Amino acid sequence: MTDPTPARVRFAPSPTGRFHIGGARTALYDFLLARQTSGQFILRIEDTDRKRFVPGAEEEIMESLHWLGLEWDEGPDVGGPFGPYRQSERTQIYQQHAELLVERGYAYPCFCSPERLSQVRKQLLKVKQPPRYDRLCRRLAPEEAQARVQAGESHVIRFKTPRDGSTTAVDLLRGPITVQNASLDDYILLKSNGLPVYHLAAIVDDYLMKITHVLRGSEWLPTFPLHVLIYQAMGWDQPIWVHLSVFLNPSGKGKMSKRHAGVKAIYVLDLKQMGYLPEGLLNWISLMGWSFDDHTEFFSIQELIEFYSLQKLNPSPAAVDYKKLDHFNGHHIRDLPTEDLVHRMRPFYETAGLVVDDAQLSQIAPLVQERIRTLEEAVEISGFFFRDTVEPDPAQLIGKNMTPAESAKAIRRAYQVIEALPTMDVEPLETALRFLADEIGLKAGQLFGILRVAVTGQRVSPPLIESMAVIGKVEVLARIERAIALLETQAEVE
RNA sequence: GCCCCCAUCGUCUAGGGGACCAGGACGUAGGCCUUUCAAGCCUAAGACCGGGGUUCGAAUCCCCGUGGGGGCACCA
Repeated sequence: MTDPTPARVRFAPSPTGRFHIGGARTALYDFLLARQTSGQFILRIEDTDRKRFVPGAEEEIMESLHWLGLEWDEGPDVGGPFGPYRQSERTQIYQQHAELLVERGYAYPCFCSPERLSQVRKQLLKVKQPPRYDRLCRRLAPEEAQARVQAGESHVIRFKTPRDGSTTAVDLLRGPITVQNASLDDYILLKSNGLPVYHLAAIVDDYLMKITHVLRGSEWLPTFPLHVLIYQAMGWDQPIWVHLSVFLNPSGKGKMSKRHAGVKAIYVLDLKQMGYLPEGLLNWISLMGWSFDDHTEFFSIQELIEFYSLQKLNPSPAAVDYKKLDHFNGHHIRDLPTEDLVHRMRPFYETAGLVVDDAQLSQIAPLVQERIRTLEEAVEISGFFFRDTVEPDPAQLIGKNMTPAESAKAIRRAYQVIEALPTMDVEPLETALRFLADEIGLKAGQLFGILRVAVTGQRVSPPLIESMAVIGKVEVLARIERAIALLETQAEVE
């Protein structure tokens, strides 16, 4: 819509931990741009750091993305014309490019030990200088350096950052960002183990994979100029750069973290388990840093694809608001066709140890649909349908402004009325019970209140009459009978 | 310490010089509806960080403060 040229965008997570909503938002924005322009959404795994590698992390990323419906066109598992898509399988490519930079005089081998490096940093910090490399090896004659490399001496490859002048990097949301080159370090490009660092790997891959738009977190802003310098050294055209703002804790203080999320989860798979819908989660996430207009808030995936626009991105940090997630999720639950809701609720009942079948669930779904915000809540509010017995709190069985004896008497009459009914059809049942209430001088609410607790075991429940119809006459009568007993026991105590 | 980014209701945001006594949403409060709870509908309270400019006119542009965030690893 905004850009007719097919975009090639990549989501490039590191398998270093669990997959959270920040990553999900970046992936969503990538996906939307690709779909909107009929381009490609690429999944690339940035696993160049062996030390931080977490087994299973890559699988969680993929599982989360699948669940969210953010399917990629190229990736480690599905392949593609620019593979491999796992950086650990592309080591040679990075080494070749690092060598190229050295040959051209844009990079140099550095033989300094990690110990010396931290020594230098400590020293600089002491005199209140930025902790950087002192560029000792940059002064080495190329021939000498080359010889030492040939001799097998351990070394890294560093970028030869210009000493003076400035570099301007252009971010789509922020415009040109200019920094003095003197404030930049001679960053390491290739580690001594031969593996690349992000700065090299990401740039090389983005170029080789013909990425048109780079969407990434704003934590890359400080090294953004370095990335531009590498592009310039390589003689490559830059992609469009978009730095997304970070998510803040609900308090608005500090970057979103597990510790501060409280009872709510920040991991996609946890949210799934809590009963959130992909639709609800995506809708919520999409609006954290992006907007469509001044009043439209509910979007389906299709609508997001249609309406998404990089121009409407907001560069300021956003605090996560779980209340809003509940709101969006509730809306999307209400939006679901009943059969779809049944299908999605089912696993939650099973997890709770309840035996359900789709026919029952189909009757219950409409009763709970407009009063739940998560699928998990469906179990809380309607578990009584599937339990053999309910355990009402005797105190709650007492009708409003009534005594236990009066309450018992009232539902004893209700028992008789229901028993005499040929069916449990909603309309005649409601008519009969309302008539009864009138006859014995009660408000419908009083009678219904007692019956509600008797039948559902809860003070709050789905609509009573409909619920009784689903439960069935035999079971309803059994539950009322038990409630009568409980009430009479109380009456005797008095 | 240095570098970079950001700044509208509690929160997410609309706003890109006059259409703004600043709009929407979540949340909050009250009401309607109602067999409970929701949902739905209505109403209310609630913000342009401060100071200088520029301009006939600034939430919108510039500068300085302040505040918040991010970064300164052979991590990404």
